[in-house]
Amino acid sequence: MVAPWYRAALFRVAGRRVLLCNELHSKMRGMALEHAILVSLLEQPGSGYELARRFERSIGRFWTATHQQIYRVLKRMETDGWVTAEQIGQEGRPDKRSFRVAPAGRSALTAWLHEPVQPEAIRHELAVKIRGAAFDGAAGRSALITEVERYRKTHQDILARYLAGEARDFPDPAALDVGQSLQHVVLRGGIAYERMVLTWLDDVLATLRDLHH
Amino acid sequence: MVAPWYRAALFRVAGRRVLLCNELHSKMRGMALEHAILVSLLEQPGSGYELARRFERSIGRFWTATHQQIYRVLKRMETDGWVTAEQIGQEGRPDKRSFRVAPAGRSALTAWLHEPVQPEAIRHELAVKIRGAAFDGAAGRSALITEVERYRKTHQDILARYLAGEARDFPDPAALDVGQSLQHVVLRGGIAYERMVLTWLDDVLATLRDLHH
DNA sequence: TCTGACATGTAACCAGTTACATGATTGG
DNA sequence: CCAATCATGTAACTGGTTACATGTCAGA
Repeated sequence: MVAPWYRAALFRVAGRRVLLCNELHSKMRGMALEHAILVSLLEQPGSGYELARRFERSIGRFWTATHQQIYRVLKRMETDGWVTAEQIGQEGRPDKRSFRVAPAGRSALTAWLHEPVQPEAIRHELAVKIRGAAFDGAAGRSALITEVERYRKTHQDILARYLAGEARDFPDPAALDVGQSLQHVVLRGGIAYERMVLTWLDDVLATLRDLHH
Repeated sequence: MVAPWYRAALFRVAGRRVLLCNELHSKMRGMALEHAILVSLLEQPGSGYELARRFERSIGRFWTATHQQIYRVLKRMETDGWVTAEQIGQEGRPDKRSFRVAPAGRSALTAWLHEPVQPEAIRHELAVKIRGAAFDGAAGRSALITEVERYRKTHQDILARYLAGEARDFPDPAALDVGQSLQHVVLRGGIAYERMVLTWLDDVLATLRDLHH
């Protein structure tokens, strides 16, 4: 079995099957952290630390990153000329290096934006655990109910945070500029996702309780 | 910035901050492919090739894996005694090695099932591209509309496949055993996800067209 | 005096991806 | 004869995680 796009590059040359992936697909690599950082820095220049906090909040819901990785990628982007740093001395706080996007970074982002969107790779551990619960006995499934309830609370908190953020940042949806409109529609995606998860978790809980008689 | 659980392990010892992660968290590593394979093999023993096809269909929606990785992990699981292989000679087809879960694998799975569910790491490239479209001009956003429409079709196809699979595999939801009930609720999660995505993509398209005047 | 927020890293490791490889059989 | 399906790999790479490290200042 091969991934769909991979299979598409299967050829036969003089009776032998060959793959010509580097020529055909070298430009089709999905995103790495770089592009998310570029978008974030275009919205607002900032330090590695500030980026890390943004990844905890807004962007991080669609692309996670730890501070360690952000600093490493930022360094590479700097040597590649995608971003430039400016040392900012602060009083009462450590100095910081504020990054902004350089022309080379902007064109790298534009190139990436025009590539086709890669299908999302979903990794949902809970779904695997639910199927695994079939092999864990009634006691295991009862423990899973407790765990799903806990897990549901975390998603309820996330939804509450999103809704509070929406009320705060987009109080008047009619009066938004382009960037804000796009940020708002992405946030609405997060809200829709969390609502869907909560509804599904209720379905999961009902199913597990039903199995329990 | 550190991940939440990481921060929780920050201590101060004799004025110095230290992390005691290996003691506290060594058992809290999330899932790797192993556990998804164990669940799949418990549901039905099979070869690496068969597993790869299952990952393309049902399980793969929640945990992707290529055949290369499956073979590698399967080998490790075999040397660890988590699975055992049986050589099966077939006529008209290559031989295959059919794997089934060994007691050690089953207890490894049980241990994992009782660990708390890790929060999902969502990676949604499209969301980043939508925010990036603010820096790509009107022409770029117009191209994005076309791309989102294409992308929407792929999700429509996935939903159609899910619904067909549901009608085929769960025609009578009242007469299911435990394993089937759990498989069904996971499939319903996939269906809910796809419906949510389609609704959101309509919202995205309306927003992009609105920006276009 | 201790905690928490601010601020920036290094190094080892590992999970997963990409590229490449081979060989048999069935069916159009 | 070609394509598709069945069947199983190796090797290089890279993105991301985990563990560990250091220092300042504000405020309880």
